[in-house]
Order: sequence, then C-alpha cells, then structure tokens
Amino acid sequence: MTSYDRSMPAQPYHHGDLRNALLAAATEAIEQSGPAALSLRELARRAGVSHAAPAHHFGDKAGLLTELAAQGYELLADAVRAAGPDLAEAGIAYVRFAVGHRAHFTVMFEPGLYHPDDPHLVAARARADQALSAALAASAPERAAENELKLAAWSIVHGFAQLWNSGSLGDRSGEDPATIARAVIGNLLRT
Amino acid sequence: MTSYDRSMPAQPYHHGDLRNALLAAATEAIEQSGPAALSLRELARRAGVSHAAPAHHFGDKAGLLTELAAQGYELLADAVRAAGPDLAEAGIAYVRFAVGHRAHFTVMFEPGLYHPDDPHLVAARARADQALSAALAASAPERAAENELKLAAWSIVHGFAQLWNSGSLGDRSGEDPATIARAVIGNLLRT
DNA sequence: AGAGCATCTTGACACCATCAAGTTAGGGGC
DNA sequence: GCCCCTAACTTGATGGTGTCAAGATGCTCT
Repeated sequence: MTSYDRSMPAQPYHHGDLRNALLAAATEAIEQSGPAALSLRELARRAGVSHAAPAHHFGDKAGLLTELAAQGYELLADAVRAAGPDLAEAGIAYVRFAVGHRAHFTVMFEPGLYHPDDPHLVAARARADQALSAALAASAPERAAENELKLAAWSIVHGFAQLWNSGSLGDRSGEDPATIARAVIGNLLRT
Repeated sequence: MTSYDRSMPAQPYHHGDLRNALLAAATEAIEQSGPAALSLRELARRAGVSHAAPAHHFGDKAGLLTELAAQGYELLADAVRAAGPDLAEAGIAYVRFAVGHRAHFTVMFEPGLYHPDDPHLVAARARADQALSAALAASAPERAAENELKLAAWSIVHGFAQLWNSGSLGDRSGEDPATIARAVIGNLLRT
C-alpha cells in the first residue's frame, strides 16, 4: 500500500504525477502568453520541484513541446472522428478543437518548436490525418480521390481557426466561432 | 562630403544603415530557425555592432518584430493590390507572399511576439485588410456585402499558406505552391 | 569652432536552458 | 527483513540572453 494512491497513469513517485502536471502547466502558460514566453524553470516552480526536474522527464524544452504536440494530434483525431460522417461537422470539430485547445494547436503547427521526428508524434499525426481522410471519404465517397478537395477543406478550417486564434478577425468576443465556421464552410461545400 | 555615401534611406551614421541591416538579418534568421530562436545579440554580432545596439533602434525585441510585422502587412497589401481585380489571383498573390516572405508572414500572425497596438502596425494592417476587401469587391461586386465570402476566401488561402509553410503537407519540394493553391481555390470559387 | 543630439559601447543584473554529479526513495531478489 | 538497483529528483555550475543605466563617439547645423 502506497501512502497515496492514484488511479492515474503510472508515476506515483516523489511528486506523484510530475509529468502530467508539467504538461498541464505548460498548456496554461502557453494559452496565456504564447510558446515563446514559456520557461521550464517557471513550470518547475509552479509544480513545486527543482529547476532541473523537467529535463528528466522530457530531456529538453523541445521534448516537452513534442509531447504537447503529440497529445494535440491525438485529441484532434478523436474530435474529428467523434463528429461523425459529415464533412462539414468534421470541419466544425476541427475549429472547435483549435479554439478550445489553443495551446496544443499553436504548438502543433510550429514545428520549429519541437522534435518533428519523434515516433509518438509522427504516429499521432498520421492518426489525425487518417481521421480527416475518413471524414472526407464518408461524406463524399465519389470525390474521395480528389486530393484538392481534402486540401481545400483542410485549408479553410485551418485558416479560419488560425485567424480566429490570432485575433486577426477583430473583437468577436461573445460570438461563437463554431457557428461562424459553419457559415464559412458553407461557402465551400455548397453543391 | 562624408567618407562613404549611400543613396539608401536616411541613417548614414556609424554603421551606415544598422536599422535595415538588423531587419534583414532578423528575416534571414527567422526563415532558418523560426522566431523563437531569434536572438538580438546574434543579430548584433552579424551586423558587427555591440550587443545593446539593437535596443536603441527598436527599444525591444518585440519592437523589432513589430517593425517586421508592419513591413509584412505593407508588402502583403502591395502584393494583393498588384494582383488585379480577380479574387482568385488575389488569393494566389496572398499565398505567394506567404511562401516568399515566410518570416514576415509567420510573425504577422503570432501577435504575442510584438506590440499589437503600435500605430505603424495597425495602419499597415488596415491597409492590407482594405486590399483584401477591394479584391473581393472588384471580383464579385454583387456579393461584396457578404462577410462570409470574404472570410471564406481569406481562410482558405491563409490556411493553405500556413499548412504549406509549416510543412504539414509533407514533402512537396519541387512543386509550385501557387499552382496547387490555384486548384484549391477553385473548389471555393466554382460557380 | 562649438553645441546638440542621435548613434553606439561598456558594464551590470537577473533570468534562462542545459549538463554533470550527487541524493532520495521505492521494488524485486535473496 | 535486508540489500541492491534504478527511476525520480536536487544541487551547483556554465554559457547564453534581454534589458537597463551610464558613458563615449561622431555627424550636423549654426
């Protein structure tokens, strides 16, 4: 019997679950100030450990962001799959993910921040890519072979999400990105 | 008679044109390693000046990136205007700009890196926004009032450009982004 | 020639990432 | 029940970075 038990993953050592605590703190910090302002020492301080503790779990600042990006691709794949066989709904799920997980999304598409060849990451990315292709195939099977349609659909939801997240669309606080995204996607998918 | 004369802009002091030299060096460095790896001291070293010289011209690292972003919006406005009254051509010009000025484009849409309220920056951004609206009005005057169409067009070219620049589209070296962009945009603008 | 000022340098401080070496604590074998 | 082994973490040091304050330099204009 350990002094405290967790039903969580696997590392109930000194801290209990430092690895996940660091990832959560990094997510929060990136949401507030962007990935450029991220500091491993600040994360360690928030978690109550020494300044070099993060390096043990992630090796590197880029290692931590690699893990964040991989998590992001997994979450994205799940979100798109859960949206069902409708391409427009898959697109809205994409936007919802990007806005709801701004930190993950930002890191995922800034490959200079992490180790792009990490196996966990490339597997997760492939899973997300398959989810997008599956949504296309389920919704428009006769056009599934057209690479341009997939690229167009991906581009429009990705572009909208990034414009929204970067604040380029002006002050739209109060509005729901998903409903606006629905109207925007309508411009692409009208038959 | 000065010891050396330059027909260039306006600051032929000690260095000659340190301000522009720093901006050019920053552009190159960001193109190679992304904005996160940018170092003012490294820029100063490349320009052959002391480590605190950049601060005098830009006040701040964010100040330098503010100037880069403002320059980017000016260049983008010019490129879109030069494309003429066709919306598809304007979109292709947008993609060309994003790929050809990767550093500017990256910084422009990462507002955490610069001072978003700088007057030069907001003016340049407004000019670019007007250029996009003008392209829409000239190409489809009857639908110029539809905000969703502008948003859809902006989203699709912005998304494609960012996916291309981030390497998310796989290894497409040798292919021309503009021709692929033309096919992608065709999915939106077919009537 | 001399005043004024933008340009740049020097030096310092705090913060940061990363590495090497040491310390702590749990789990498995005897 | 003890011991060793290993994962988890700490401590300390090094070199790099942004930013600030104060001083030096040299063009320009009167």
